[in-house]
Amino acid sequence: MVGKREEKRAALLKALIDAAAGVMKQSGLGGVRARDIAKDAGCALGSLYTVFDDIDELILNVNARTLDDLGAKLEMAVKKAKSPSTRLLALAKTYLSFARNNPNMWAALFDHRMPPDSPIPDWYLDKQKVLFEHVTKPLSDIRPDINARQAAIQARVIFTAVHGIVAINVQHRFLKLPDKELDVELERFIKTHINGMS
Amino acid sequence: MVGKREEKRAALLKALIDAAAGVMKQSGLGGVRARDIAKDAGCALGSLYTVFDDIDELILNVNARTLDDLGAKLEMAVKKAKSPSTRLLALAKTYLSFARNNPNMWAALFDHRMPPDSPIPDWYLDKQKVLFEHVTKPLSDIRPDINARQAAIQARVIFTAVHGIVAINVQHRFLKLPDKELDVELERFIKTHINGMS
DNA sequence: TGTACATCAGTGAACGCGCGTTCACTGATGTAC
DNA sequence: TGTACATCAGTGAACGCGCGTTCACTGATGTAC
Repeated sequence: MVGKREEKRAALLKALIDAAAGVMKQSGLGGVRARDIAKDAGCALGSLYTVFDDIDELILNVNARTLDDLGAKLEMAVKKAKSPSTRLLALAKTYLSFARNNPNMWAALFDHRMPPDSPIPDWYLDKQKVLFEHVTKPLSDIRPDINARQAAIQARVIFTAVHGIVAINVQHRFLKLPDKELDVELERFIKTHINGMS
Repeated sequence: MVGKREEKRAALLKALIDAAAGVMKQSGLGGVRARDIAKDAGCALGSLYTVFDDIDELILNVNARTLDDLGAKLEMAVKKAKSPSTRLLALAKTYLSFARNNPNMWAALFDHRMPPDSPIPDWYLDKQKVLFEHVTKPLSDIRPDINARQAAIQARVIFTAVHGIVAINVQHRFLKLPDKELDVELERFIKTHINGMS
């Protein structure tokens, strides 16, 4: 009967992350409250603090799961596309649709701040970095003349540009384009940019 | 002696906005607290509520002032630059340097949310719109073949892209490029994009 | 100009609420024999 | 396998704190005569 404690603890951990993810999906990062999550997870309020140091650690775990989900989608998009430039375009479109389909989860990735003096843990930072490699590779293929470092930098710039376009259209009401138009414009944007690189 | 009340009220309004702007500049949007502001403005806590309905209305007034400041900077940049494409570039650079020089004020423009059921007032939305005309005009000049509506849309897309690049580099620690490198990359980005349009 | 009264801006202590976190207690799991 | 004891996860009421907002009171400004 060894490990019953471990087993329960793992179940509780999962239940808490599931519950937090559910609340976040429904009500956004701001709707995540310790009491609600404990209730949804079917445990006492105090139990949350036997698993996590604080609520931010729980949120970080939910966000990590979101990063994984996004990463899986991006990977699929990259695999389907044949040429480097259609790959870049597919990545941008996938990013947009992920943000549209999961607006609250996606927004939480950027809205969440750690409390002062609590740095973001390395395991989380690593997950962020991995995502960029999806963008770096096709860019290197389009521009074989530039070195790996430059490709990484330009990948970041392009990604952050796409992020900006997506963010203002998904999160905010102002400056928002109709959905269909945004699709067209994002595609135009990427194509224009690729065109400008050659 | 008519208007002494009006005069005092105007002075109090200004003192409160000044105080709130000072706190925001120092500590960011999250550091803006009614008590501190009243203290800094040299009035009682309750006075704040004789001028503004709530703290959000005050923050909106601070943000409006920031929009004005940014608008003035953009206008200057446009005037100095000679060709449409250098104008676009100058706008992007000016936007970046404004964000760098006023990170907290600038972040507050995007971080602040109205409470549920309080729509953003029209006078504020108008201020936002005015800023875009700075971008729309040079874009129309570069692409005289597209109509005004298309120019406006593409101006938004380019602006939001630049915003994304700036935002992730100014606000967040992750994905941040060194300052000098960002200058170079932002310029490359704009030039690449302009190049791609023709 | 001066006086009496009315009005309304300004005051700040107190209210209220939300919410993260703690902690003395309990009961389930693990260990020793 | 069974019993006695030890440990530690789980509990949830209570704590603490921050902070926006209110409201009965006061005193300055405006008005009437």
